[in-house]
Amino acid sequence: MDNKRELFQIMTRRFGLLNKNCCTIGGCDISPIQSHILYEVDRQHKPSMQQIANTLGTDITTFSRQIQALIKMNLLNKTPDPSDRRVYTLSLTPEGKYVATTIDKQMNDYLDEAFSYMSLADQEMVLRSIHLLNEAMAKSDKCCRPIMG
Amino acid sequence: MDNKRELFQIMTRRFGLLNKNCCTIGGCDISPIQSHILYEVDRQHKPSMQQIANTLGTDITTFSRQIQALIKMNLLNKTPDPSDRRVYTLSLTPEGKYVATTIDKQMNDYLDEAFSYMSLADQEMVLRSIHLLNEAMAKSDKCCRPIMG
DNA sequence: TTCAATTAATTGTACTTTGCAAGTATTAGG
DNA sequence: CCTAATACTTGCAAAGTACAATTAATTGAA
Repeated sequence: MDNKRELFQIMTRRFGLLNKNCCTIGGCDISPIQSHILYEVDRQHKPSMQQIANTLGTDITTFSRQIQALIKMNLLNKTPDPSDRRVYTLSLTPEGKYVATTIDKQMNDYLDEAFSYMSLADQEMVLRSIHLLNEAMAKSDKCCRPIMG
Repeated sequence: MDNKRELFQIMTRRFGLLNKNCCTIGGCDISPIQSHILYEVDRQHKPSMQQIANTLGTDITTFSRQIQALIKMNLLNKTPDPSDRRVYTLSLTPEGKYVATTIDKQMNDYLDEAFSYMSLADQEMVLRSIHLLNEAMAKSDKCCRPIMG
């Protein structure tokens, strides 16, 4: 129980695999990165491209091309911000919303299944723990930041 | 507290970023995947290539090339298995061991820093929780498996 | 007001990563 | 033996990545 890194390494590997294998909806294959993008666009209110790219820690040039791909797949809208014409705000198309919702549901189903192997009390504890962990990591400035020095 | 996926999405993103930014030792840059490989080779006893590739869920062809890169960087040894000449077993060179140990230390330092924002009781709880979670995911057959249907 | 500095986003280019298909070599099983 | 299965490698093409440079718009200080 002493080596934190071991615990986290294995946990994050499992979720990486989960992300990898959870993203074929209808005809289209969604890569993990694209899934993350859809997720964040759904969560944030009319985000700009920079905003999402920073959140996800991707280079803006790579991000720009990912956005182009998602627009071509008809999952995303890019609209010029009237108050600052350098900025484009992102939003989900109805199809994009559907895909995002479906992925969300799939992920939750998978997680529910995994959680079913724990007692209710443990389930509670685990969720509370991850919540605490996320808060702690948000406070940290050396570790786990969207943008690192 | 209801949406599991949200909690996990954010947590895993942070650790993804941590992995991304934690791997420059001495002269050489280690990619997250390579760091995972070194970690697993260190952990398992004289593993074969297939073994590690399966553990990490990477295609064996991609994996083969990653191994070549790590050998070129002098971090890994690939020795033929005398009992089955199709098989190669992997082991760390002294340099590889050093790199693996250093990454481990860095990761633990980062995690310790994040944990320092929690009470000792919470730290305990979080570690216990992740442990439970890993066990639950290992039991699951739909979710989070090294190899998925 | 004006113009240099900053910011948001895109494009050119080059490099890396990835995985399928195909191939080699070895072992296992009928 | 000889077919099937396994471990690993290489060819190739597609996708992802990021640095450098560019465009366009905004900010701010002289």
